[in-house]
Order: sequence, then C-alpha cells, then structure tokens
Amino acid sequence: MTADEALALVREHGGRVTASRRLLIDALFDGNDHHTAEDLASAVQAGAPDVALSTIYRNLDELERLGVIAHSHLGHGPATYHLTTAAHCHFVCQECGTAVMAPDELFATLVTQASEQFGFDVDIHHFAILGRCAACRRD
Amino acid sequence: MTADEALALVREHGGRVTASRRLLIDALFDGNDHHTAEDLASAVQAGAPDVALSTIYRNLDELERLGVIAHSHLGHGPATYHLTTAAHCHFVCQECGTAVMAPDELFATLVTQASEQFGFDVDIHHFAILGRCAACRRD
DNA sequence: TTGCTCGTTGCAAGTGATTCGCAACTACTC
DNA sequence: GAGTAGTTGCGAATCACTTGCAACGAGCAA
Repeated sequence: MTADEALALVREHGGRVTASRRLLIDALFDGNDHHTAEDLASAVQAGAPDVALSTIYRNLDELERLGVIAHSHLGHGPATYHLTTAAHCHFVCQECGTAVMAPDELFATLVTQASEQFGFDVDIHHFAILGRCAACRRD
Repeated sequence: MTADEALALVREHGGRVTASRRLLIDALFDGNDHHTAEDLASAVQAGAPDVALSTIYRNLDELERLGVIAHSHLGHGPATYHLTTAAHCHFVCQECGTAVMAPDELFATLVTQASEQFGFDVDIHHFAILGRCAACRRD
C-alpha cells in the first residue's frame, strides 16, 4: 500500500483528507517502521507546527480502524505504530531496550499449537517478546 | 515458597517486616495469581485502611528485586503481579480481555530458535500473547 | 526498657502517555 | 456559494505509576 492508497481508503470510508492526516500518513510511510506517537507528532509538526498531539492520536486511531496501521507495546514505554504491511514481531531487550525484528516463521509452531490446543488465534504482531539480547548476555 | 519464607528473605536482605508488607505478601499468596496493584491495594487496605498506594508499589518493587514476584503487561491495562513460582505465559483476548494460561512447552521451539538464530534469551513470562480467544472467534 | 539508626510510610505533588469535551473550523457535496 | 458533518486545537481529565520529604517505627545494642 502507498500513502495515496491509504488516503483513498480514508476517503472511501467517509473520512476527509486534511493536511494533518496527509502529513501523518507521509510520516508513517517514511521508511523507518517503529514510530511512537511523539515521533510522528514531531514529523507532522515539521510541516504544520500547530497540529495538536490529540489530533495525532485521533488520526492514528482512525488509521488503525481502517487497518492501515497497527500498534504494539514494546516493553514498558509508549506504544509504537507501524504499517500493517510491514508487520512483524519484535524481540525487545529488557536491559538496553533495543528492538530486534523477529521473522514470522519463528512463531509458526506457537500459532498452530495455540490454535489447536486452545482455540486461540494468536496475533503475533501486536506485542513484543521480552528478554535479553546477545550483546547484553555477553556482559 | 511460602509467605513466611518470603518475609524471611526480606529480612535477610536488610528489609524490615512491617504490617503493610506482611499483608501484601499474604495477598500475593492468596490463590489467585493475577493481581493488579489496585487489587493488591484493596486487599491490603482491608486489613490496614491507611496503607497508601505508593507503599504498595514500593513493596512490589522490593519483592520483585528479591525475585519473589514478577510483573507482566497483559495487553493495554495495568501490569499484573504474580509469584515467580507461579510464572507462566498468557494468552490475552483483545476482544473480551480474558487471560488464558499458556503452558511453557508451547514456547520451547520459539525459545530455542531465538537463542540459536539471534542469541536472544527470551523471557516468556514477562509479556502476554495477544489475539482472539475461542469464544470470541465463534462470534 | 530505652535509645538509636536507618529502613519505611503517608501524603501530596509530579510525570508520561493518552483521552475527552467542546466550540471553532473546513473538506466535501450539492 | 451554502450546508452538512467530519476534524481540529485547546485545555482539562484520566490512568498508572513515581518521587520528594518529613514523620514514623522495626530491630538491634546497651
């Protein structure tokens, strides 16, 4: 999906294309894929200084409802938002805080077994796996 | 571990056995194993109405440092505290919020592969697996 | 039993992340 | 250009904690 397609989707659902929404979507599509609301606010405010944080949150909600983005809770800090097309799970180190991407395949067994044994449909993208990264383990 | 052993451990580390600490430990050992700070505060306050919430948090911190308890973040809400001897992972339903216990074995493959491929030491008890439970999937 | 020391506590204020109410604003449709 | 309804900014509120500080009291020694 591209930024324009996301905007088209917003419009399809009765939403309007406003400056702040366009800037927010641009920020979300900018390459990096772990954005906190605060980061996104800075990016948006670079183009439109008066956009309020509450507008960012409202637009993030809206985009999440439309399925364009999803948010995850990486450890204790603020939530991070990312495009659903770039969804992936994370390993987050509890000591240094770095997030490492984890390939979906790692979770295949877990997903199947959870479904077979508990009827539970795991959403592997909506949370982080905590632990200690290789670097911190060496210390 | 029993409540008395936990108190002994506190004392061994230079800590003191106070009424609020005793009540908190009793509450943690009371059978149920997912307590929020708020729940624990109510339980403690049933025996000593003047105990402040900050005392609860400080004591929870202390007990966590001593390894008696651990806390996890189940989805969006407040953290839940549980005895380390009762540690287990959870499946939390994003629709109805129920937490199902997940046996550690389910994570065996994930833990081994994460360690082999990324040198990442997964702590499976410190977070929840989100998704949809059997009941909500049927609707 | 009393005194002393230092861990602990209650209270109140602070913080970080997010949410809400509301009146003003504006994108889109007609 | 006018009207409708989705959006926005602002400030205040909320939720889950966290912190500063002076008073309190557990445990040890005498």
